[in-house]
Amino acid sequence: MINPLDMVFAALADPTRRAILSMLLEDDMAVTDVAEPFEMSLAAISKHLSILSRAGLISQERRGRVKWCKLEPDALRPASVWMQGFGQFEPVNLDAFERFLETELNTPERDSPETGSPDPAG
Amino acid sequence: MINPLDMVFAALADPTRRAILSMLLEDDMAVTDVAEPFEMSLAAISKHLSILSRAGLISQERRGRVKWCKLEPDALRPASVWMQGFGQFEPVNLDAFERFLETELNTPERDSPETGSPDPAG
DNA sequence: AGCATATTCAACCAAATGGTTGACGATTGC
DNA sequence: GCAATCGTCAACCATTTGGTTGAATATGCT
Repeated sequence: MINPLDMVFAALADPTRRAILSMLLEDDMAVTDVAEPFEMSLAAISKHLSILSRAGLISQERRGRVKWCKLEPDALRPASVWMQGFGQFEPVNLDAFERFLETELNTPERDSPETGSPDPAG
Repeated sequence: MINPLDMVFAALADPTRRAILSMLLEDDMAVTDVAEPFEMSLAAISKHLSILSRAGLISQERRGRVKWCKLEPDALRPASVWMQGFGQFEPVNLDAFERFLETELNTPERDSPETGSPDPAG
């Protein structure tokens, strides 16, 4: 899997990984804390995290014995752009416009993380 | 794979399938014609098409012995919306705004399919 | 030093993926 | 009727994926 678009979409195809990304939307987290809500081994989560990392969707910084995971939303952009190439076929897309305005109007405040977070596990 | 988001992202993770979607952006096509530019068997393409179909990204209508494949861009929307939930972390996203306006201003004409088609094979 | 915590590694496993080939069922045209 | 065309099915194969377990490697605490 050389193609970055391949890796991003493949990373997003797993509900566990999407849930992890949603969790990281709220704050940076240590690997153990990421793993806590899931009913699977820490090693499994570690693998998921390295897949997300190789896709560029998260970065990991080791501080002491703790490895912090940080969301890298910019990595989503090429995929998002690719998908938007198909938007021209949608009727008018007022929804998208509303969403867009909402996002743009909310960002200046920088203080309300509860707006627009995707559901964990999609 | 029950989750529709899983299926859409998994479908998009393969470059052959993304290329097929891009081809269908220009026009509806028969299965054989979809397969023509690829260096793989017709059966392989047939499998790819059924994956795209199960994900809802295309629809297939049999007319005579020919099966026509049609792009269903609306199926991309949930995935697109999910991804846009992460956009709030991007600086301001003027790019997205420009793209959005361009798309909205171009749609009324309905006659210029050369605007904004993603590259085949991404 | 010695033990607990945090994370990865290695080996293994079952199931899914992406491809092949050859046979098969429809449909069309001569 | 018969041959060609369109497309799928079935069986097979190699590789990847997503999970497990147990051992190994750092690092931190007392």
